[in-house]
Amino acid sequence: MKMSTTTTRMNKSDLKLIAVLERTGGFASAQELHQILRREGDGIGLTTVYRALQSLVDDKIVDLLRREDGEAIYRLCGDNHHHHLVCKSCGDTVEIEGGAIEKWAKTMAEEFGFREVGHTAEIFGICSKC
Amino acid sequence: MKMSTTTTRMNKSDLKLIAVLERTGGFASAQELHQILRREGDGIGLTTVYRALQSLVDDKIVDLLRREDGEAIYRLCGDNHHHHLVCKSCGDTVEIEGGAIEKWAKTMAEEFGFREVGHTAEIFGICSKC
DNA sequence: GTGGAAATGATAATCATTTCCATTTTTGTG
DNA sequence: CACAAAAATGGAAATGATTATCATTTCCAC
Repeated sequence: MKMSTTTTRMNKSDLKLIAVLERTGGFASAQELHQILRREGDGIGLTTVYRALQSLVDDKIVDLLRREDGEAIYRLCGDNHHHHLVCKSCGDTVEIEGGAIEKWAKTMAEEFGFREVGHTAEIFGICSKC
Repeated sequence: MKMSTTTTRMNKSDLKLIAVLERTGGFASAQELHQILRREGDGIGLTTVYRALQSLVDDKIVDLLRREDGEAIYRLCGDNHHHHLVCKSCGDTVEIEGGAIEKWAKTMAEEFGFREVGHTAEIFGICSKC
């Protein structure tokens, strides 16, 4: 009998990206992640970085959100669904619980007969330090 | 004595954009707004559309947010704040109230000492027709 | 009308992201 | 090991939104 081959596929590039994201901690754009890897001597291509990030997002291993200028930024996410409170000025981010949102989304969707419901919600403002 | 010349500057293009945004009601990207104006026979240039939108955003007459793909979308800001329930399949959109969200966003932001707070929240799923 | 400032819009430049495609690496199998 | 098929890779070109340039036009005060 074979070992399960249907667990999440994870190739070298995916692992590299995860490693960098773990190390850096916060959010980073694809370009930044690419530069970091290059600086460390890894010859990984930009294309591969984008590909890896996309597959990690698909597998819900990485969170994708947007800077104010629209650039995509990525971060490792825990397995618990959460939302973000983002500082418009310094980019600092706080993970917050969204119990109220979950309920709201569910209620609204049901009311209008929607199925397979998901939602996004972000709060942004200026943090106390800025 | 002169009339106040220091009130918000508002040129023809600005007014055109405001008019379209009023008429369409929801969100629209710069490109879409440009197309609408063109379709209506207005020869306005894309550059001018971007310029006008930017100045309206600066003057806090228009809100800027982002689609999921990062494209900038604009809407008149004011007290008609609402959220959307979007069908992933047919794109149909329902405007909904977000009372719970407003409260949630406010509470969370205060808890972490954020100022000048805004938020985005969208629900997506598959509508009853699809 | 005249001159200068503001507005306009076509075109080119920029920048993140995707697409293409040829090449390399990995993997499964005998 | 050898070999073929599949997956991964990365460079270059394409895309698409947004911004910068710059020559021309419109506005207005005098």
